[in-house]
Amino acid sequence: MDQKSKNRYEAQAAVIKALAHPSRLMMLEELNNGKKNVTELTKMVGADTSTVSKHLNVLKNAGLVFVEKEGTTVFYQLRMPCLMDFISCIESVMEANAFEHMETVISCKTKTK
Amino acid sequence: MDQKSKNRYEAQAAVIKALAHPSRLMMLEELNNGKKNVTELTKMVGADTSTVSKHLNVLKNAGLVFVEKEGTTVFYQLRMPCLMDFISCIESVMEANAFEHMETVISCKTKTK
DNA sequence: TTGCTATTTGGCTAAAATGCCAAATAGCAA
DNA sequence: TTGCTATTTGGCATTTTAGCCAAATAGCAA
Repeated sequence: MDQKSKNRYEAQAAVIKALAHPSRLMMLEELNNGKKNVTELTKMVGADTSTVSKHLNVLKNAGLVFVEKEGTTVFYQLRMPCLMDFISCIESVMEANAFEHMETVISCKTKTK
Repeated sequence: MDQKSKNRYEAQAAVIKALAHPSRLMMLEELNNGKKNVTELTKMVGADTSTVSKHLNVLKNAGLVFVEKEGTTVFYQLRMPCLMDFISCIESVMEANAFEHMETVISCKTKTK
């Protein structure tokens, strides 16, 4: 594995890591419906404002959102056109998992009959 | 935000978290070319066998791979048909970031002329 | 059994991520 | 200025991750 490839995987992982948090996913999906300010996102997430602010900073650093200031309020906007495809992919994995789990349960029931 | 939605975001985040590591991404992309055993993956990643084994366990628990034992060797196989679409999405974000960074540099140069 | 290879598990340390509170900063209006 | 709202930053405690080594487990062959 050459260094160039390693760097690429690290860069990919860095972006994915920014996506790997329930609150951040929640906010991104919300931003898919249009820009929102920190106060609105804070209410939605239900955490401390400072916590939400830091989450948004993580998203910004990963390049997943961009920022627009209007006076004292800060609006965040989605900058990831493929978000819903991304989520769909994850959901498909989850569905497959659920299906397999179901299969396992059925198979156990059958065997113990 | 209702509990049901929160649970969904947590479940999504759990899967994404499993994807958010350079070595795990590396292994998944490798598995896209066919099944591999732990020794092969270990050589590729260049870490301790135990480390790789634990990474593979993370992937298995997330439902991203499945396992097939043959005697004493264990083969892992990809169980995520959308992997390459997923990666493409991340790459598109990275490209946008690179482009924006380039723009910024150019704009700085222009301003300081 | 003994030895060898393949893989996992336990344990431990170091690093990173989370989330809260308090405080700082910024814009705006009375 | 003072007060109020919006947001970020600093600091700290807790939890989670990561990665190594050593040891355990498993299959197989001499």
